[in-house]
Amino acid sequence: MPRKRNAHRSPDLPTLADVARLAGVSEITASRVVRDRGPIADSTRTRVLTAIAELGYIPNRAAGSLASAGSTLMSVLLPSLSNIVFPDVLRGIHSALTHTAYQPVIGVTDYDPLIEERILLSFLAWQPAAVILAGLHHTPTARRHLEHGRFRVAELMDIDGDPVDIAVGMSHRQAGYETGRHLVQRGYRRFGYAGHSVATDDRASARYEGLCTSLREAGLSLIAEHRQPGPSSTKAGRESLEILLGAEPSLDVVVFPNDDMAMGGIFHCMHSGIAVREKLGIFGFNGLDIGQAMPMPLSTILSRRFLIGLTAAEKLIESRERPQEKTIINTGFDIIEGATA
Amino acid sequence: MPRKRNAHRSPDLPTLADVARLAGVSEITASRVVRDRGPIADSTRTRVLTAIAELGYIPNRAAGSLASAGSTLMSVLLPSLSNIVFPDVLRGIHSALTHTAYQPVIGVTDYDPLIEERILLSFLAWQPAAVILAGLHHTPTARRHLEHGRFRVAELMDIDGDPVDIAVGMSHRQAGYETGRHLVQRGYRRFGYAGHSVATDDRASARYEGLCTSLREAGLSLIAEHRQPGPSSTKAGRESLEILLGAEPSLDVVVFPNDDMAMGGIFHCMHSGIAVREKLGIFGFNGLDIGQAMPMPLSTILSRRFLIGLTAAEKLIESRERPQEKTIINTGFDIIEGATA
DNA sequence: TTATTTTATGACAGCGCTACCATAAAACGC
DNA sequence: GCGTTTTATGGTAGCGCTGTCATAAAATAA
Repeated sequence: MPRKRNAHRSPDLPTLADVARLAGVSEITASRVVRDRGPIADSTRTRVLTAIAELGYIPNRAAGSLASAGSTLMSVLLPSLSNIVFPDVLRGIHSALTHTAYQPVIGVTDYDPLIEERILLSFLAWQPAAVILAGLHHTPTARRHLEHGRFRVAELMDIDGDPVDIAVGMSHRQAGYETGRHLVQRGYRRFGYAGHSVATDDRASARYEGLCTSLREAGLSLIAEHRQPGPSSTKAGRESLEILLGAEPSLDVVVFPNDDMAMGGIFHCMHSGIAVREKLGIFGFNGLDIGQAMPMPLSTILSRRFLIGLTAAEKLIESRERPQEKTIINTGFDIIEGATA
Repeated sequence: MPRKRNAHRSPDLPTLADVARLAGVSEITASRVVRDRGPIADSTRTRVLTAIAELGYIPNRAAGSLASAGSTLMSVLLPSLSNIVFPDVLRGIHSALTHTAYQPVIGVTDYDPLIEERILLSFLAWQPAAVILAGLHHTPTARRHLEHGRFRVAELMDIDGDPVDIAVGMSHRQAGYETGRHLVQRGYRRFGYAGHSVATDDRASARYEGLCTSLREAGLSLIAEHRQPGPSSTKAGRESLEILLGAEPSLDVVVFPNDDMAMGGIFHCMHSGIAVREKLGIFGFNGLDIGQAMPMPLSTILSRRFLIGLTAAEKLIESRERPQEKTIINTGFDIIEGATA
């Protein structure tokens, strides 16, 4: 016995068949108008569009996706939303997708590759057109799915490694390295590092290692370091610097893993009457607006988060097919001299 | 002539039929195991799960969605991602969805109801289980779809109005009102307002009006105000205060639409040697961490962004059916006395 | 003119899954 | 022991759309 049409649906939403009937054309022709595919006579198009407007027709993307074995969804997997960095990336992605049919589906991994894998698999159930992830480090299972899937893949932020398809970002190792060179050149010798405890933030680790390398080459090293438990925040930066200076008051410069924490460092200095730059240099990473709006602009490195997201999404929608060649796009970085180091 | 199975697909992904065949059960039984529905014998479940693992089966959500006329997608429409406020809301939403099957699809409206309408319609094509929007003000078309759709609806941030289904947030009018009362009580008399030009930020407007009302009741009024062109930012706050004080140096307190801009105001004072609180009170809105990490914590109002997102998403997934009664949840706010006003 | 290409449209099956109904076997009530 | 409920499973149709192939009409070429 056939199930009553739309038996479990209410109210009865108009379908493409309703549109076709009203416009006096076949379903497939109506479909072509909706998708703007193939040759359609102007008069036909008009009739169909009128019918669509009249019925308030909304296409069913699940049906379309099933029939065509593909969707216009773009899976975006970000490590975190707490820091403005990833919302900035997301803004860039969104900006590239604004006037396209693509829609971002987002997941948050908490910097955990296993969570990333779990969310990735659940996203793949939607047959996304593309997947965006942060970093080049994934679980073997995730990597396997990324490599064999029929979708484009972009790995963001970092470019030190071998991407699946497209990588867009900068060399964090080099950023750390240049931070060290810059500060040594400015005369700083007694280096401290005030970080946080999320060890899986691969980018922060890469910058840290780059910093150590350049110090080593200059015959120097980190005299003291402290990692505050928990995630990165302004408060954590403030506390971290306080503890660091308590243990080792002789430092003349402290590098932070990002601007938020560096701002906290500056606040600690303001509170404790430590003359920033003269007595203690403070250096961050990211080049956030707020740091540059301070009376004493933060010395930091500008990362181009928005551009990274924008570029990645634009590249992804260029072609449905994954090309033979892998693409690596270096968005670079700039040292912002600022007034704090 | 029948189309070759999976003709336009490569490689051939395993389907539920493959799983069922390998496990020696019917498709529907395999489907029940995947979805954890109905009574299944333990031995059967095990066989099916083994088959799933062996084949690396990933369910096709488009097919599932089509067959069941519903999805596990949650459409999230936010005005902006530039300010940390909406990422905070998104974190809350995400947090509520973490161990559920729901997945957020996000769109950014730029505070424009027409863009909101356009994105909403494109999201409805996925038959979402729920829709989350900011504010209670939408286009008539959007409102109509929200009211007649077979999905739950949550309108976030503001509760001053008539929601479609669920509203979660606080009264921004009241927050503005309390801001005025608080500052008058602390002895401030010569009020200024340093805002930005995005007139469609309904919440900021509501707070502004609440502030004006309480000042009026106290026999006072805004002596001067300035709105910096463009969106809210720390830099805009700094510039806005500078212009405001240039036009009216006699102010003893300035209210900002949010903490970002208020921080900019403080930076202007630091730069110009104006003693904050003694010479000029500064008041913000949101209670961002960074403002509280300053040596002189920002006087502001704590809005509970994370909680708003979390509560809304939790409420939405409680039931698929929209209840008769509308729900309004007031997450409230707190005045943070701080040290700047 | 006639042959060929281009333009415009349609018939139809099937994408992979789940709602609906049916059924058989096991457990339970009295 | 016999009817009733519960548990476990399956057959089948169809969700709404689009890929494939076919076809007719119009435009172009020879």
